[in-house]
Amino acid sequence: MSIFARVEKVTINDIARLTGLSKGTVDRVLHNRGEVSKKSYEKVMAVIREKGYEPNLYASLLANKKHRVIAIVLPHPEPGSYWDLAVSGIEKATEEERQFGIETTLYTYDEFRADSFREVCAQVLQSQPSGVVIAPIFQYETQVFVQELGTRQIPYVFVDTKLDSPAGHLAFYGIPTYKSGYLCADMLLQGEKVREVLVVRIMRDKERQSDPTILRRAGFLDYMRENNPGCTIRSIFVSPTDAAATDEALSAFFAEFPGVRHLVMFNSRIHLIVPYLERYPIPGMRVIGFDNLGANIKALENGTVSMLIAQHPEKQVQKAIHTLSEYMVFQRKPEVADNHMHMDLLTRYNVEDY
Amino acid sequence: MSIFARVEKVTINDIARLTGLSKGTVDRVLHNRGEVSKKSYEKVMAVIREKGYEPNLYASLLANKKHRVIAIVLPHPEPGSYWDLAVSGIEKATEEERQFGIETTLYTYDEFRADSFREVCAQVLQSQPSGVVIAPIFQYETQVFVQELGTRQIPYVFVDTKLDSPAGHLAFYGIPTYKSGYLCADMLLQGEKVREVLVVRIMRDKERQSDPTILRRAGFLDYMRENNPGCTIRSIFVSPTDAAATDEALSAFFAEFPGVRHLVMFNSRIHLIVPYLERYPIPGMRVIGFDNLGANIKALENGTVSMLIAQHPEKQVQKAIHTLSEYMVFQRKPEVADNHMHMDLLTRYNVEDY
DNA sequence: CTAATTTCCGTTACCGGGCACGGAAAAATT
DNA sequence: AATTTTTCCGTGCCCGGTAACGGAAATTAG
Repeated sequence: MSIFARVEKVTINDIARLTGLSKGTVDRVLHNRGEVSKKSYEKVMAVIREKGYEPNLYASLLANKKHRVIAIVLPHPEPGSYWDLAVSGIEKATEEERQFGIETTLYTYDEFRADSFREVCAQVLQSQPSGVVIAPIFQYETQVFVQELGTRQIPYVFVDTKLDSPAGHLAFYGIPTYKSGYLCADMLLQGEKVREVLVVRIMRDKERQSDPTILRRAGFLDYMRENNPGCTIRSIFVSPTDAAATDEALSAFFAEFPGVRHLVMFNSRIHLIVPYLERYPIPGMRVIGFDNLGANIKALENGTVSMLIAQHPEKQVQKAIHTLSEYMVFQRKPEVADNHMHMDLLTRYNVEDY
Repeated sequence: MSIFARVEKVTINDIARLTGLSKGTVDRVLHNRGEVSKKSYEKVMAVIREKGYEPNLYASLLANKKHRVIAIVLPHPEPGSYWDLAVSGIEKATEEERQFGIETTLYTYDEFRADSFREVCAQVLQSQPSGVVIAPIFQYETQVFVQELGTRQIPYVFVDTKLDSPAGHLAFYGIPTYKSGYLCADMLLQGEKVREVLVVRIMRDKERQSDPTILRRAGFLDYMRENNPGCTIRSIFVSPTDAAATDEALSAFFAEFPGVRHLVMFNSRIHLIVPYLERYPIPGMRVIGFDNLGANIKALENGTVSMLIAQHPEKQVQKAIHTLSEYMVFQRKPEVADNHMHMDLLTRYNVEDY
């Protein structure tokens, strides 16, 4: 049986009494507001050093009545999409942090247009937030943005991806993307030797693949090279919007390579190929995708998708907001800045409980 | 771009002004402290309904200065054991809730002795806690205990297991144990048809198997019956303390059934058989166990154990404490009482990040 | 040696709620 | 009708910190 004990607090009044000064003066010392003689200053500091002083947060916040705003910068959350998941995390965190006088404002940009991102960044700066959460898709533009945040002393946290360059970010929440590809390969093969694998990719990726997708693919390929070298990895490209074209591409592929029984996608869009697979079921097909989108989970429950590797953007954003809040309210920094969060393996038997 | 706006707060003084009463009376209404005429009561309630009132947390906590204690009742956390994991969750939650004037006291009992549990319960009652977290190993004794808590109006939360009988618990945090056995079977077979499986059990279980283990085994067996009916399931019993005897038992088993390549344990002690498997490695052996104990994780990283199904008791306890705190401080009940938490699938490729 | 500044510090009124105390008004008792 | 009891409500102080205000003491200027 062990006890986690309480510590008795020293108040500003105690200090005033002990120094023979008034609490007004003590407050001036504590906040470096000047108008204090050297002698008085030293007297106060001596007591603080000896007794230790921690301000009462409630009293402080009560007297202060500050409203701080956290700006959150994400790609547009299209309904049912990856970034849409993040929104629920924002809502939850907003709810939780409101008690500390913290509000959130969501700014979203087009993840395919850097100018859209720049514009939003300008808006954020103008709004003078007390803290910022950023999902940095555009490396260079983000670099510029956070530099400005740095000079303005505004703390910021990255989610999903982080900047390569050493940055002054308060924290980062994301998953180890490269490793997620590795993991994906391991889950796909299940220890077997496999001769052919199909990687389905998104049309747009041909032009501008997103960093996470590239990294993940690299992890996947490295695993293959190391553990299943004889395997042929075939790719096809499908459209994120044109379902008919997607079906056609899949149909053409399986006409040519009917023996393929292993399929993966490295983005969150595995649900795109589900209609085809449900129309033309292939016995023994193992399908692995990423992220807990509603459509993906449904396919998992149906058995069309075998496994999802989920990174839970909602939790990442929630943690990011919480970290900023803790920092702004309590001046507490996270123990470690760069937090690789857990990758959840979801199967039909453990999705239900998230 | 969407905004989560702030709502202007209605204070107790606003209500007093609007009703023409004093804040003392308003306060009496808010806390149901009586001594208020029906007319005044209705006036206040009407304004509250219309304007909505949320008490200012800081002011409340500042004025209150209450110290409430949450008692936590668990089996002894032997170092490196399952319950030891829970302790880290207690520490974290204690840290988090301290700001609300909440302290925790841990009471532990011998999970194999009901009298030990009873004794601890008596201690808890005597300490007059404001809330209780219980891991109920002994059904009957727990029943008696929570009944007393009920009459004393002390809220309580279950972790790990919950009582069968309909109880007045504030919440429950655990995993769906039956389903965890099902999941375990699915992960063990990986879609293959398997002819033989070894289930390693703990000696003590022979006499008094714990509920979770029984349920989990039932889930496992049901999956086997449904999906892999031809399979022979063999059991051996090992000692939790006598390593030599364990090795001997395993050695005898594999001498008799050298073809077995699938092994599971339904408790958290898969680490017990690791030394044997590392001394006499069996190629292609698939080993699945439960829970993220340090020793289990090490074996997972080494590759001796293929997969762990983790239920993260630390998170369960943390949530339990948080729920109690929210209830005691804000009078907020959880949306759903019975929370089945996620079962994490851990492999060597995703353990690192928990 | 006065008058005008500075420097420094105490006083005081919040912030929003909690709650003890005491007293006015209403109801019950004699 | 006078008194006691009960019901109901307002006042005022406290929690710990913040900060404006104004005034005494120390300095400087004239």
